[in-house]
Amino acid sequence: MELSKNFQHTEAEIKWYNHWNSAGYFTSTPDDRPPYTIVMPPPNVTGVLHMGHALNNSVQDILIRRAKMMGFNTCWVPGTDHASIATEAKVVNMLRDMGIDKKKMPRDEFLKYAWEWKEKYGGIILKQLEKLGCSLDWSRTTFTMDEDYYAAVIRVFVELYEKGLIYRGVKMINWDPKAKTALSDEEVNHKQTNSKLYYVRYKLDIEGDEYITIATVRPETILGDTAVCVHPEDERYAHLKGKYCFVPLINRRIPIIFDEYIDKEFGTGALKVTPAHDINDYNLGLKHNLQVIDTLNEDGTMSDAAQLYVGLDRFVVRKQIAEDLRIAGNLVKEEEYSNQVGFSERTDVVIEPRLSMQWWCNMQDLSQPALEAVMNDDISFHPAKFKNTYRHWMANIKDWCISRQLWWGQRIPAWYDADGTLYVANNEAEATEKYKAAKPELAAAKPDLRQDDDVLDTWFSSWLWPMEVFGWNKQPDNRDLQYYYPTSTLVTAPEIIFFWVARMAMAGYEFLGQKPFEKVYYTGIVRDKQGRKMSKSLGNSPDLLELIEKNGADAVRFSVMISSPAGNDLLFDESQLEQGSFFCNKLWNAMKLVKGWETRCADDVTTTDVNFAMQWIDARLGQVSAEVEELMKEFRLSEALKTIYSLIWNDFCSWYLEWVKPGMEQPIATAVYQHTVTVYERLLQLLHPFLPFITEEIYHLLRTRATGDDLMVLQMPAYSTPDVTLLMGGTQLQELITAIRDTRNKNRLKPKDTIKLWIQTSEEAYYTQVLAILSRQVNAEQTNFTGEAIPGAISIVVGTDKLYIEAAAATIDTEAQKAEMVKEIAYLQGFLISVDKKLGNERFMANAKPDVIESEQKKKNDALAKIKTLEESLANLG
RNA sequence: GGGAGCAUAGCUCAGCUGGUUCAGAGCAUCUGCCUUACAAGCAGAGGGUCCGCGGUUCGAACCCGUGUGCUCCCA
Repeated sequence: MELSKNFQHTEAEIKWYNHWNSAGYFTSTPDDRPPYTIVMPPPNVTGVLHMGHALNNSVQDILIRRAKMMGFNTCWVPGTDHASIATEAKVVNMLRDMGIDKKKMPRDEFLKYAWEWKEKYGGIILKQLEKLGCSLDWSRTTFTMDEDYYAAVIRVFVELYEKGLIYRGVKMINWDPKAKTALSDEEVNHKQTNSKLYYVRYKLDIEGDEYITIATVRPETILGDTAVCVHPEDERYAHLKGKYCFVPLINRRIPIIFDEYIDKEFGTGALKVTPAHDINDYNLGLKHNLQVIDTLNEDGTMSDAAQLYVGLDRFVVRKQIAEDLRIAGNLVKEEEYSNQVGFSERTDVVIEPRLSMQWWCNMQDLSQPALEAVMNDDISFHPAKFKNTYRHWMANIKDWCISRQLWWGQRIPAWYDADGTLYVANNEAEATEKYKAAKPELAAAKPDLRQDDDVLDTWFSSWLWPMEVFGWNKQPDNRDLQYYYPTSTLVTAPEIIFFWVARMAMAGYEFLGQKPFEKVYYTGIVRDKQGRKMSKSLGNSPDLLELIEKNGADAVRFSVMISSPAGNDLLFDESQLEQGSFFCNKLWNAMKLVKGWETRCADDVTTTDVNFAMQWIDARLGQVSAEVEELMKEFRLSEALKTIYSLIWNDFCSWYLEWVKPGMEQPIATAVYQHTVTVYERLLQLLHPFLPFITEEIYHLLRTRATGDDLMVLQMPAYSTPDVTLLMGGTQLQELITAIRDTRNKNRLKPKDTIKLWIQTSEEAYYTQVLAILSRQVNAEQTNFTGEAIPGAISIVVGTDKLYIEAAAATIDTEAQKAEMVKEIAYLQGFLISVDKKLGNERFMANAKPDVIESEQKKKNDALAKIKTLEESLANLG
């Protein structure tokens, strides 16, 4: 077969993905094997694949593929989140582009458009995950607004309402004036913003022309002021007890109140109080029984209650009122000021705190078992540092604002009758029943019930994800749920620890009495080379599909995995992508080399020369596979990949293949060829979870495979404990080769120049084993043992053995050799002193562990022997 | 204001339980090689005040304190 010069990733990716899929490797049904389950964090239907997804899903795919090889029945569930606010915004925009105004449209019609939009664009992101190689069980694909899922969300609402955990109430909420909806605290991002601090004086209602000056960054809220507050111990204002002042421009008479909440140092020490538009002011208002004047409309313009600027946008008014205050003589000064301002996570507009009637979920009781589970590691966090973050939030948890003034989402299952009485039920029929039961006198008449217009927060549906993807609502004891739940590992970003992780834990315990997952792996944030978070708005996120097309999915997976330990940010750099491509190339070339031997196999060639190499690589394979197992257990994926990378590139390609490589046009022993192919297969298997495509491709090129013999489902063998002597022998051989090559380089020998090698050692048996390999690797035409120094030869010391190199082409610099030996002896003597110091220290001998003492003793002996050898060699040089 | 974390080679970072198999990897740099798998490669080499200071310890990159600089999360 003709092999291409390089790995053709595009074709291979399509071929193998389809093959795995049609072979049924992605789908899972319960059986006798232990399950290994991951539910994918459902991306927003509005999303497109970006680097964050690449990292997150690569991690999940690696865990799934490895678990499959380890004998687990793996199930990885895909799906999407309806993302109420984000999707609604997209649909509104789409309609606007079509010249349609959402406001002029009935709810049903809007939802029809929204579903159309979802059908058209909602699956794109999942399709894109195929390109990355994700081994997802597509038959289980779930959407958070699927009929069953929708019903589950409604059921949960009703249950919590009946338990008294969900209630309706007027509170200060975060208002998004663009999306015109309430947001939860978690949906608000605080950003440092440059503002202006305005100092405004309010005329006092006393004799004379006296004022009190306040400082504010939001002068437009002055129109809603209902008090001015100062600290009770502030002497500057002590004389104002019981006095009043006037709000500028509108001359509302408001009291001056005293409260310890005030920071005397800030501004002038006097605070204007606007209970309708600031959470702290609101609390002050409650305490001091202040009037609440809401001066804003839902779109962020001034309301009638403001009296002035009615209908103008809040930011326009901010400028205008400053000017008007100046003209009126109330503006004392302005200064530059930097403060934290809340922005909507979805629309990125400035949030207005606003009093509003919303639905709330009491989190106090729900949070308890979820908090305990994480603190006692029943649910373990990786890395564990996020336990603190989690505890901090859970211990201070507030009620969750779950209603949104949107249409796209699960509509709140609450109905109001003509009197405004509330009926919470799973559907209208049930609500009607409740209504009739409550008001039997009206039962005969046609009930006039109106459903609440609001929908639920998206996260109020996604917190059910791990249970509802397995059909909890329809049949809580169904086989899938019994088998796959609790899921094994959740892989997600620390950003959504509160939004999602914590709430899933709460839902799991509340509705199933069980945790939703055993372990949580937090990925880092993907940043660009300058350390900035990759984001659409910055435009610094590379197009993932383009990267895959250009470099191959394997190279992309390699690049995101090689430098991202759990919880650490990933600085994405093109050079890692290169490293990934180069690695694929290396794998491909190694395959070409090995395949090239296939036709040169002969049964009558001795394996004696290379037995050592074969035994050694077996030992290394066993050793590394145990290391990888440990690393994977601890979720140290990047370490595991590095370890495998190094095993393949260094041990296998640079050492092993060179050691067993037959001479030009020479035959190779069939046994050696077979062994090499087998070792290569095992290496591919270790690597497969990380780089699935190229490994599967090479696996199939190495041998002709029966149907079903695919790397993806090849079960991991049990490796025996590696032979330590062999491993050390291999290291020693590498040291010998490197030392001789170094000497060759230093003596300006060309690769083609041959040498004669003499070895002076007490371990001839070892050398005999590796002699053939050693000779070939250093291009020695002749290798012999010797009992004494070879005059005129280059002399080097490796370990405690002396090597003599004779080369016609060499220009021997005895002085340089001597200088090097002197340097080495000096170093060893220094080292010896430090070891001796330890061994001579009574407290060390008394306190250190026996094996530490033993190893120090050995170091001492080794150093002594080496010094002796070096000194002898030095003497021989004269 | 509260919390979490980081500082190690020119760059990006590993280094888990304190001990010379511990000061390491990749990239970058230098030297030599078109060697019949791979120049996207091979063979070598150089490069460090493990942020400063103090402490604990027989022993500290690692533990404790402190200073400096930076990042993130929450309010």
